[in-house]
Amino acid sequence: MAPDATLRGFVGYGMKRAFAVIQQDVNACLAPLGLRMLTFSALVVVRDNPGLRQTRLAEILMIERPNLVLILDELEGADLLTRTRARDDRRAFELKVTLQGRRLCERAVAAVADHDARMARGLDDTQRAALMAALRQIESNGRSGDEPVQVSCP
Amino acid sequence: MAPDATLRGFVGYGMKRAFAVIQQDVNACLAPLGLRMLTFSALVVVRDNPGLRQTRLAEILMIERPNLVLILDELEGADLLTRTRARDDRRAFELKVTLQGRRLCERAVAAVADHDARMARGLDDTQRAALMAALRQIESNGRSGDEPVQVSCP
DNA sequence: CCAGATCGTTATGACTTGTAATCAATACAT
DNA sequence: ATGTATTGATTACAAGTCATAACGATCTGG
Repeated sequence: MAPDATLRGFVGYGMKRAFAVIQQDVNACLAPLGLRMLTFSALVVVRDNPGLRQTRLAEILMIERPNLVLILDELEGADLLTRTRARDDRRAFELKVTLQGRRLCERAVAAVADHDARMARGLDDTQRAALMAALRQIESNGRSGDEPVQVSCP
Repeated sequence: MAPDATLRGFVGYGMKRAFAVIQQDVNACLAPLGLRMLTFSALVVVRDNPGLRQTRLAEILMIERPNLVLILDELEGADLLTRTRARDDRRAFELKVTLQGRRLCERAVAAVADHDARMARGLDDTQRAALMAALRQIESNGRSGDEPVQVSCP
């Protein structure tokens, strides 16, 4: 009997352990490029959505605005993206990746794709698709019950 | 097109988001019992393995020994478990849950089972089993490549 | 024009995590 | 047996992630 057999019965426990593995690997994979998981995510989203503003990017990545500031400082400091004042709203910044950022982003996406394939080794396409669908289902289950959880936890 | 379409192509991204949802919910669910995810995990494992020692518990939970100390301090302070010196090795502590701890553990396991079912809502038994199998596969993929990652991240 | 809301930022604190160093006790090799 | 190295638990510390409150600048609506 595994010492953590009870916990193994929960999806959340398996998720924590699997995610810990992924997080460690992806960061090890991105470090040589000077990126972290969060800066990578931000870089990719900005690349795919030029002109995006910070508040919207924070929403997309599900992080708080103050936390995004440091991430963007890091990316801007490495000349990977730019903050330019928006014409129509001089409070806001429009985010765009630089040429350098675009080149690094391509390499990073390739590296992460490699990492992701390694993490999913042993799963065929169907299983992988089922996994991703299940993850989205869980995410949406959480979002739906955003209000006071209030469920029976006697 | 979703603004994070590129990231959505990665298992790791879906995992991060799903796990964030789970973590928030499980902690909200355990808070009324005075537990957190980590103290809950430790409590359950000790209950299922009376006499366990700290180093071994840290291994099982995949956390560092120093981090376990605070978790156990919390549980011991709440009179949920005891640290008693081992007969055969007076450096080590043997961990056991108290009667109070056993009672709380039962309620906590029920609460977490409830939470887990809520998170997995929309997945049938087959899908849930497939999810857990996939998570274990990923975990073991990570463990196998523990040594220098050294894979092609050009 | 003014009150209120919004955008980015700063400051701050809680929490999780990892590493290095320490102390006591054990194990081992000679 | 004796000194050295190892191990168990702890402490101290640093880094990273995350949330909240508060601020100045700017926009919006009446």
